[in-house]
Amino acid sequence: MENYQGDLNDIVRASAEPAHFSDMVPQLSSWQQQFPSSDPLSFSSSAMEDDYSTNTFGDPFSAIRDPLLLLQELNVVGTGSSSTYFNNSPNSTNDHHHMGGFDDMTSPCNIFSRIQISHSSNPLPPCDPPRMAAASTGLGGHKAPAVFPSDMVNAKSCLIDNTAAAAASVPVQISSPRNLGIKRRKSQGKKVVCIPAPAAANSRSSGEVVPSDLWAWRKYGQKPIKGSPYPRGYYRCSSSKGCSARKQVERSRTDPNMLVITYTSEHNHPWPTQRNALAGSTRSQPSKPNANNTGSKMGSPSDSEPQKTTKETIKEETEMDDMAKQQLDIDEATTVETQQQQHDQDFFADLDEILFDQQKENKPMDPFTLFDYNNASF
DNA sequence: CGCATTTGACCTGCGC
DNA sequence: GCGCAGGTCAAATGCG
Repeated sequence: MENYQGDLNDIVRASAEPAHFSDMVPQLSSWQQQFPSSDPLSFSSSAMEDDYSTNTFGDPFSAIRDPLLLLQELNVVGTGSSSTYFNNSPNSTNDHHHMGGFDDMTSPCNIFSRIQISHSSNPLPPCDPPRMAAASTGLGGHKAPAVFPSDMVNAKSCLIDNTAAAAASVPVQISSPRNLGIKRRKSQGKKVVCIPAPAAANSRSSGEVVPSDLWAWRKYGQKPIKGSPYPRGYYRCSSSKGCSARKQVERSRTDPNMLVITYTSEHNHPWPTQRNALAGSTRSQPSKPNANNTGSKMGSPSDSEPQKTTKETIKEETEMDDMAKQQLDIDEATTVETQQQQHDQDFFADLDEILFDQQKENKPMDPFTLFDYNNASF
């Protein structure tokens, strides 16, 4: 619990100051003009000059701020119940129209709207509703909701920016650093991205969920994290040998449906340009779901059921006649899960493909289109 | 055979 | 300086 407090302290530092989002609105409304370059790397550096120009780690999401956050900051989205955030009704009192096409973004199923990005020296997950609520209050000159609907805060991203907080001198820090109870490495530039965990897409045998992005990542470690039931996976970029880019992937402690990805160091090479490089940043999971899911040891979630050979599987099946019915039940459940996996897998594959095609055709990136999860065709 | 993953050991930063 | 916990390394293992 002390770690939780520490996280709270880390996360609840601030939100963007007024000067930031007043700048952001025109940037968003003219998004297309902001990305005239065909160089994907410039995508991350050109758009959000205020906070995101210096340390984008080459992440395709790095320059994206959730429009919903801006809406919150502008106090144009509902402040009462969560329903107002997801209400696309024309009768809604919330003035969305001037944000041009953001109505789609209000859908809770829109993956883009749920991506949370934070620039922080504290690589901690900004996914905790109470933290968000606390962070969103007391912003100078902006009437913040007294209480954030937790599901909204969860589903709609909030960006926590320590730099912005420092610049704005917004006194939202709620506890002393000495109370953190959390150890930190030497301060280094890190960027935290919070995304909804694809059901089990790209998951491996461990059940670990690894959303694909355009980079090729190679896992080099996994550690149990104190205070969290979920381990943290450590990945380094395998697209290029000398690349020092790393990322950490873990589930949010407070919302297991959210994945917290912490990017460290920058890629020293452009996006992978070959289709091969884009295909599968991680080893694909076995196509045949294995229902034998026992024997997980916490901490080293080699929750991984060891992948069995066909021979072993057959042997087990013959020995486990009495478990046939149970197996059937498991298979049934697995089928449902597999369908969801396939859906999510298709989505990320689709996303990769779109990004790849746009890059190839030198077309400007349109993240609003890219991440319209609702309208994505699979 | 090459590459990715797993996992225990080791290293290192940080608080006390 | 010590201990804890996060981060990294590297050998073992598995898969295509």
